[in-house]
Amino acid sequence: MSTKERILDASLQLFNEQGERKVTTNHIAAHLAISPGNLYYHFKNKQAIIFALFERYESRVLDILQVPEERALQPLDKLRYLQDIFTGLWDYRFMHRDMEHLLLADAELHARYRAFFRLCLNQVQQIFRGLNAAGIIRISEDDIASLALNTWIVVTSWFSFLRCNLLSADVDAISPELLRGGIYQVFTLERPYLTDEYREAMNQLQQQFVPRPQWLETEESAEESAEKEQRG
Amino acid sequence: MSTKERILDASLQLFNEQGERKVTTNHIAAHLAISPGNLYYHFKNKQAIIFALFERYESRVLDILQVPEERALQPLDKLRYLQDIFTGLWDYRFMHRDMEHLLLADAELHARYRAFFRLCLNQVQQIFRGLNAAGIIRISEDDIASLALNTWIVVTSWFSFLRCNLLSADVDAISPELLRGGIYQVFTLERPYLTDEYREAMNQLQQQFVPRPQWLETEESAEESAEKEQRG
DNA sequence: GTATTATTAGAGTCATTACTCTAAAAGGTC
DNA sequence: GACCTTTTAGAGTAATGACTCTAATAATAC
Repeated sequence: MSTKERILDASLQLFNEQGERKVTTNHIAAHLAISPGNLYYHFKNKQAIIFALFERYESRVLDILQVPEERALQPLDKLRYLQDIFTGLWDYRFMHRDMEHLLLADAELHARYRAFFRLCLNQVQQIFRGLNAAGIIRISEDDIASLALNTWIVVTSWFSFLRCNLLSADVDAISPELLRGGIYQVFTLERPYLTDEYREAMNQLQQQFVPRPQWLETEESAEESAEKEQRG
Repeated sequence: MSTKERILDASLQLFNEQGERKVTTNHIAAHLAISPGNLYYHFKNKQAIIFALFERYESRVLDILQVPEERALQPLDKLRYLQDIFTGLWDYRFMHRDMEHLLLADAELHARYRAFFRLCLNQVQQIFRGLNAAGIIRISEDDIASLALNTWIVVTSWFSFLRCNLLSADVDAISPELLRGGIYQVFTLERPYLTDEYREAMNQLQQQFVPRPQWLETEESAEESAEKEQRG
């Protein structure tokens, strides 16, 4: 693997684990046992590393959000979209964490992100139109716009929400397991629009993602439920 | 006004305008034409300033979220809740911007915030129960929990969303005017649960907040619509 | 082998920023 | 006015972190 790629991989890992703000270029170099000079030979600055990671993230997300043209959407498509998107979000979870600061520091990235957002919103709306056409939900065009935006906000804010509200202040407390609650929340957003025909089926899908709401636990209740799990 | 209060006010103003990350304690002192030493005489460190501002924010929000016990909720209560909360969010908009970092840097604040969040979530659920009891919405207990959480996420993420997706990278582009879109989005979250009896009335309320979706404009369309407004 | 280019090391720089320290001024009390 | 406490000034410190510079080494071409 080329040094350039190794730098990107290491940066992604460290950014995800500790947040972009806390990871210095010197840390990245030390982690790879290369010199700072070497790192700056491959990337002109820290922003360039972030930009390259964004490009990876962007293409991954846009791939996921494709709508099949040759066939109607099915309930399981919905599930796949959610799982893939949240997994992508997990793999690049540093991104939406410091997004505001990243964009403020890099006008080019900001423009790119805005375009990316508009594309995503369009695709999400297309998915809802697809679900509507397939008779899975029944929703007006106006509501589609609002619902797509609410979906975007909940999805992109999910990990921020967790990091702020989980019991432990430990960053490592965030795990892929916690994706489930996010998926559950997005299911809820659309639930009111389900048609009678599909309501049962979709609700059953959603049931797989009922979270143990760790953000509601107090210090004491957390200990209790941990004990219960040990006993059970 | 005491120096302590002046420091808090100036900090709030600068944090809101530029973000906590960019405002140094030296900036705050310079803004007030006092010495750094003076600032540190009143607050032991930067975190202490932030903590004090959080206490202001917290009591303001908890005041707003009270549910009247002596009477049933009315459609206009809903409106008031949203307007007051979003105004509070505006006045302390730096808070949810760098929340993750603030909490990571201050374990005491983190614990306090978690408790605050749980209180808020409870109050929001109480409000939904009130609207349910008043026959304005029809919703199950399970859905109340999910809806309250989605509402929390959309509300607290609204300004982050705007800052990331507005056309201009200029921070000052954010204005109280942009609250409207957030209020509209939250109305949408509950719309599916409205009873036949109140649907019309609530939809009319929501109509006051239809935003011009500036986050969808491209560079060109922004110019066009600006021209239109000038002509009109 | 030699010339050229691509890659790497690592010491060092420069700006930033949270915070400290000492001493002076202001305010209050008797 | 003397004494004490509170408040303020402002120079200074120590750590940090993004980035630079020079020279050495590896790779490639001919």
